[in-house]
Amino acid sequence: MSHNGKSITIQYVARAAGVSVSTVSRVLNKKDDVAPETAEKVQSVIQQMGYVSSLAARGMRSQRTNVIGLVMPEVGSAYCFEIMRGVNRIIAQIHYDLIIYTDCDPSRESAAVSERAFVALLNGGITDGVIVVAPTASSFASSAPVVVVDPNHESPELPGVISTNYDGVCSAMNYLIGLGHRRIAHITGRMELVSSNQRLQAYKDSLCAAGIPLDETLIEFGDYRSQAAAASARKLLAMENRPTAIFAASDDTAFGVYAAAKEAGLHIPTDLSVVGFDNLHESSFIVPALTTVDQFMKEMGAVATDMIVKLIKGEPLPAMLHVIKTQLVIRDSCSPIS
Amino acid sequence: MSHNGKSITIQYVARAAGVSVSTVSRVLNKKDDVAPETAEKVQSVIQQMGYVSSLAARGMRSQRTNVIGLVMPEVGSAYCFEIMRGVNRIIAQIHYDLIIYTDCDPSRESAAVSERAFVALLNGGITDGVIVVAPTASSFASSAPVVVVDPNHESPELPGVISTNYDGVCSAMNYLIGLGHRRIAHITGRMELVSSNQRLQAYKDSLCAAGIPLDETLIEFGDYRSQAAAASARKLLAMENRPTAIFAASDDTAFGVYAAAKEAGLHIPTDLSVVGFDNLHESSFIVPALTTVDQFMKEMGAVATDMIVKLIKGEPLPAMLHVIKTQLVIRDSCSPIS
DNA sequence: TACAATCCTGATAACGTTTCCGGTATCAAT
DNA sequence: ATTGATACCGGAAACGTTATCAGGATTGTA
Repeated sequence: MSHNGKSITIQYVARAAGVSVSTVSRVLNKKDDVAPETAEKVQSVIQQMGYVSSLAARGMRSQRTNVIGLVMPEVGSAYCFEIMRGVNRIIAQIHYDLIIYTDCDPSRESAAVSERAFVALLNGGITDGVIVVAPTASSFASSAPVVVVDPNHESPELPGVISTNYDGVCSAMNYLIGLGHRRIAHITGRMELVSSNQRLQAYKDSLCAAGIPLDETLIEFGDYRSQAAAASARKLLAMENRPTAIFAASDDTAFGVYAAAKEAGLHIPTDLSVVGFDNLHESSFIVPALTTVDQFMKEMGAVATDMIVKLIKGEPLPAMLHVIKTQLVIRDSCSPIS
Repeated sequence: MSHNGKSITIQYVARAAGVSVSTVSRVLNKKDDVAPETAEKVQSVIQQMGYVSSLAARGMRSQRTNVIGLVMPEVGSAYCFEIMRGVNRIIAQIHYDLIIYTDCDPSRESAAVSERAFVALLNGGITDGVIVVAPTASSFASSAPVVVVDPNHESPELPGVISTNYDGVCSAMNYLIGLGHRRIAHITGRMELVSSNQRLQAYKDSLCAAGIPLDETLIEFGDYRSQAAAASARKLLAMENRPTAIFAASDDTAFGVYAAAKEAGLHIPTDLSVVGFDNLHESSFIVPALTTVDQFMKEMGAVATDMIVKLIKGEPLPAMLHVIKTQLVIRDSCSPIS
């Protein structure tokens, strides 16, 4: 019900059960050197009193909390939630708990805030390990292991998981080029991340391989989010020689393009072809359904969780960087050039 | 960089700065009875060593951690993320941190798991207070204050925040009825929540007030999510005398209806009108843009945060239940009956 | 000069756990 | 009957903080 101020401790349980705190602790941690009937009695008292051990105290004493932390750049992005899901799935299987820490916003000048959040989690003694998604910081001192999903461009040496961005983009670009498109624009992601760099590079290389000269004015720099993407798309679509296709660095970016196209009275895919990257859940719902590159974020989250658990247990990692294959998903947002 | 096993404690700092741990603690907590030059020296040592105090230890000793917890039923729902944002905005202003705890899934039989998560947060001594969104449990023993967003149907007495579900639905229903619809179906949300009950009741009352007889076969019970909603919508649209409009209990539910309509080859809004509830971000993006009831989730999150902070500080609440006004947002998903 | 007041600081005791160590009791074997 | 092994349990230290208390300078005042 309401809160009653004082929480019950292991001492109360011990007293009520007529045993020592040590024994209660043993029962809690399922050590086997305790008599069955004693264990049963203690258990029943625990049940009855509704006792739960203090995570703070446990974390302080034994260096294990069985909690892993997840740090995400932004609260609103579906990309993060897909990863969350993957993490959660593994977490639920093994006997861990999950704490999610979200910075307010990477675009704000909250570097101090986000740094504070990072370090609090890392050194706060509250998590056994931390998974960081698309970090703004390139490095951070830590007393606990860290795994990065989509590493920072400047710190590729941290253990992490990433998708085959380059190959994925190439397949998407080749698809567009195969449809006859030659003026293909690109709206990038956050350029401090490896993923954005790889995608941009693949975009350029694909054009080059097809013998299409690079037009720098067709490249807009974004932040993976729809709002900025819409602004970029507006600029691109207002060009007198506007592109016939846009490769968006993420599905969210593509959604921004959708919005801008709608404003401009352009119909997708007849007037404009759009390709995204991520394959978010809603990308199949939106009309027209988005052609995109699936990067299996749920799996990325799951793999990152496996890695962090291995690190926590002190087991060796098979590889510092786990690479996950991408796959082009063709839907309704592209049409051949007429 | 990588983790180095041993974390630096307040003792190291004290030794390095040539002062006692008490003094370091005083500097950390910004007590003012410390000499300026001493404080400065300690600060510099802290900076240099990269020391951060252990949340676990601090939480154990002083009963304040300056962390508030957010418990959400599900990781994938955009509804939750809107609330998150509202919470985050306030959190960032006041000097608190946020920990988000997500149950795996309310649909799984993980009552034990979710209960564990609840209580761990509540009694774990790690948070000063907890905001619970759309709880599956109707009550929970706690040593810390709790605020509920969208309370459980069986425990409306907990401090919480809710929107004017009834009025919101009435305005939506009257809009549909005004367009000439008479066969209006309803796909409900999770019926253990107050919101779903209020919405269902408003649906029934609106029909009654308009003199439209209630057809129970037009009511499908859902869980606020798109997948179940799609199944429900399939059933409804397969009826020989199918409804001309569907009032979905949430925007996610409406998205499920969109998917089912597409499968059935029905065009929205010409063949079927759809109204949602929530006004999610993507509801304005989706085609056709969804007519829905805005329940200002960001504000709900913000208000809940204000409430929990008041409770933590021991200040009185102006009201146990804070009610937030809803508003009908008319877009492109409804058309008059022909 | 003596005494009080002020300002700063250091010891030390908690907070609620887990872990280590040692100590009974039981029981079988010598 | 003594020993050794085994099974179980309790006492106490430790984890890293903060809060309380008291003490040592320094200054002000009579």
